[in-house]
Amino acid sequence: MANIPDKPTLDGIEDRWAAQWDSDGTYRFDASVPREGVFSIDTPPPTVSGSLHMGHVFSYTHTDTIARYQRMRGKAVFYPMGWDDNGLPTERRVQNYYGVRCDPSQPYVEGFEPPFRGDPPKNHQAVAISRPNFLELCDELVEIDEQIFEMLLKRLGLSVDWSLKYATIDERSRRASQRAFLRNVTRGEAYSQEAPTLWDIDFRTAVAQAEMEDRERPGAYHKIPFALTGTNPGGTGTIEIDTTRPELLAACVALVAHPDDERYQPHFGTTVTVPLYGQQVEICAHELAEPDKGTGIAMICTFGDTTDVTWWRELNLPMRTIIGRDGRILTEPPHDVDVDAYATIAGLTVKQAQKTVVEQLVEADLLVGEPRPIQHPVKFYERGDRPLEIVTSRQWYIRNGGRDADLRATLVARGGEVEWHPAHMRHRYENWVEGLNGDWLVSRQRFFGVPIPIWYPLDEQGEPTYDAPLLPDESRLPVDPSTDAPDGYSEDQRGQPGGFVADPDIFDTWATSSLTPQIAGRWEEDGDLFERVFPMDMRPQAHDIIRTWLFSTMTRSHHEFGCVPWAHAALSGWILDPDRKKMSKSKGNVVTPLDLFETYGTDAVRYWSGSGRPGVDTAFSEDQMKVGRKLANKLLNVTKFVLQFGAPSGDRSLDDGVTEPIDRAMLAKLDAVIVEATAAFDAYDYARALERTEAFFWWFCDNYVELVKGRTYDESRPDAADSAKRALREALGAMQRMFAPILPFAAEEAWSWWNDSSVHLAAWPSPSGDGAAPFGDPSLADVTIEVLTQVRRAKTEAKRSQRAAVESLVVSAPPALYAAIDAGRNDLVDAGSIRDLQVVDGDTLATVITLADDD
RNA sequence: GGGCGCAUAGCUCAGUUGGCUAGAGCGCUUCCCUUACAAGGAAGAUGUCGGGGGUUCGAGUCCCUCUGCGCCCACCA
Repeated sequence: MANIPDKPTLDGIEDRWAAQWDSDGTYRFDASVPREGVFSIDTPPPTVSGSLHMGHVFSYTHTDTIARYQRMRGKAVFYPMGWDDNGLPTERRVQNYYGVRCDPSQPYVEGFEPPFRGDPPKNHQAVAISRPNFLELCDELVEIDEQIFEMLLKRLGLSVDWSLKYATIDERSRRASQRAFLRNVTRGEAYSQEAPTLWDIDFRTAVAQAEMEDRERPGAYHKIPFALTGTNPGGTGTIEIDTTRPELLAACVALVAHPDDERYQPHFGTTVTVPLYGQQVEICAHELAEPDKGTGIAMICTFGDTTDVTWWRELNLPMRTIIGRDGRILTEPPHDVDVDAYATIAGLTVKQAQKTVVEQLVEADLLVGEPRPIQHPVKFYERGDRPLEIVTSRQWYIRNGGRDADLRATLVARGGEVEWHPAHMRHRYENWVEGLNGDWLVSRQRFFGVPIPIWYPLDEQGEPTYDAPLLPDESRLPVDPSTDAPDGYSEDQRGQPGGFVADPDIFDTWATSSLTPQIAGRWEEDGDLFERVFPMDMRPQAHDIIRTWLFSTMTRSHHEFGCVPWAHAALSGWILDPDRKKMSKSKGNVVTPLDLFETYGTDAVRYWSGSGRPGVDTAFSEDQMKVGRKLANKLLNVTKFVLQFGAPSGDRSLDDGVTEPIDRAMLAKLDAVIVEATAAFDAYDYARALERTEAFFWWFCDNYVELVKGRTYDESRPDAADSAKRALREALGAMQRMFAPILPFAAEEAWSWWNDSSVHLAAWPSPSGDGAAPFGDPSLADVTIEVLTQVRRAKTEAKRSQRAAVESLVVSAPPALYAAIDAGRNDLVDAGSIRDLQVVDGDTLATVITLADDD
């Protein structure tokens, strides 16, 4: 127990208490507690790229308040931390930080030194380095970033058990990721397929539906006539189509119109000639064609957009591929396309090709009118800079209901087994699952990630047999198939006919982070632990990744365990700029969390976070942080004040020792607050708990403490003074504990002045009375305080000090209030410096106040 | 096009099963060094509860409708 400082201060308490909690192991998970005594949290592993931002502070604080509450309720809290360090963000950051790029054809260089450590100059040409060298740099940078993140999150006061740390690229995660996937493969929940896929031409990788977004981009309709062929019953002539992608004419495989469209019905089944390139394509009917769009008839290319894929598949059309994986027009023309015309665009980028084709159309008088500019949504990879193309490639998929109505319905129903906070977030989940149009693409053509643990046997011609993949035994995991050989083969058979070849790809980062409960809970590695924490109690996360992280975790858990991965999903909102726009990281001069911690104190920043209600977008507000600092400061000061009165004498119980009705009224009010705050926390509503606690706290400081402090000083009435001391300490202890989840540092500091162990391990307060036997009449104090307020008003209006004496106070009140006034009479006289107090009968509560003029 | 959310004081927001004169903080005005706190305290002003209609003894709260803002989703040539 420390001494009460003369001058309480918030300065420096973060470092002091963080170090103390670390060395005491305050937040260590007790793995011997049975499942029902555990509260387990599926912490979001932050992407370790760049710096901690306010969004992290906001949502991680929310989770931490729940963790701290549950711990105080006696639960063994399983609160791990992970780093999501594999995947594209890390690759991109490595490129930018070291000025390098990965080129798998480069040889490995022992002891490679990157050209830069830290931002290279803008004009620097990235140095091509081998994949192993690139991965070494990934590891190096990730290490640096993770240390910074850990420091910042400790400074934020998260009650994480840091011994439960993991990283999505570490060996355990790779093992879990590969094991889960292999089981998916074995059970038929994962499969590989050669198919058209959304493709980012800069990252040169396939991307999943969930990572795709629409962006409004300028484009232009080009109206182009297609010549009817001689066999056409409609005779010679042309059909005009509108397209925004004239560069894809060479990839055209058909035209399509709606089956009911009378304008085109006569032409269905006949052919037209594609301008410039000469291939003959059929005119088809399909109900996805919209008669009122463009000219009502569209050109189908392989592939311009996802509708083309649908048409291509459903109409059983041929394929004419012209766009390569680098986004350039392939050098080899597709079949039946005019070789000379094609040669003029071969090798060009899509943009260049469009320009060339339009010029050629104009020259050949094949463009009807001018191109008409429009704004239209174009599909982008969410991290990408150029529109997605569609290329055909072999990829791995995990079934997620996108092609199977039964599975889809099952996964939608799983959403109903989770309790959502706030409840309406469930709609987003259902909305997404019901809108899926394909399985989950998990393979990526990248470098830094978990390798797909698969090989393919090579036949006598050296061709891979994709439908008979070679799977490693689980005991070998993790494997890297690019350096490990499959069972029954030796390394010198790699790439040889009759030998094997490795799957060259890695998993998308979500394929691993969808297993965070399994990774953190050491699935299949520590069965005892896993039993105690899974399914987890809580999944905290932001609402924008319901379609990715939440849904993918649900899918994996459903496949592997046939259950939901957690009981509760707690969604936090966005941080908005003070002008209510979504806060953007790109704004250079955004304040950093560390600056705010130092300016206002961590508790103040947490207070702002804790005021943001679950799931609600919240404006960034330094004003709120100032209020939080005031609150934390007040907590220290009122603690000092209450404690300095000393402990009440004797060893009486609360019920026995709190004799004054005013004191019992205060404790009865406190009871109601405890009940409300407890219910709010049980419902994951930290903000409501904070608000109730805070409102009571200010009332307590401004009114109750002011009212009873005279009596507490009064040595002539020891029983009455003791009653106040007991009540003050009871309330103080309860409030310190109720603030502890939000203001862990200030609460611990204040608590430490009169307790030996941490407030964060103290029991959550419970009411002094209960419904059947309330501790007191909570309204009793209100009358006295109303009169006190009127006295204060009189002094303020007279521009006198609050200390000024009142010569006489006449209170008129209905007889029903006499008892209440009587109960507070002595306290009122003390607090108001009242020399003479009379109570007379009246219809309503009113006062006549005469100030003394002798001070 | 489908779905969800929001709209209360100048600002940020409470207002939980419908119930007395609609609340808090910030900001603003006035006053006060008072033995916890001047990084403090006391007091004050400020509202067509987005519009309209309905149910009810009674609606910020429930129902319908309109408007505005935001978000999510969708196969927009």
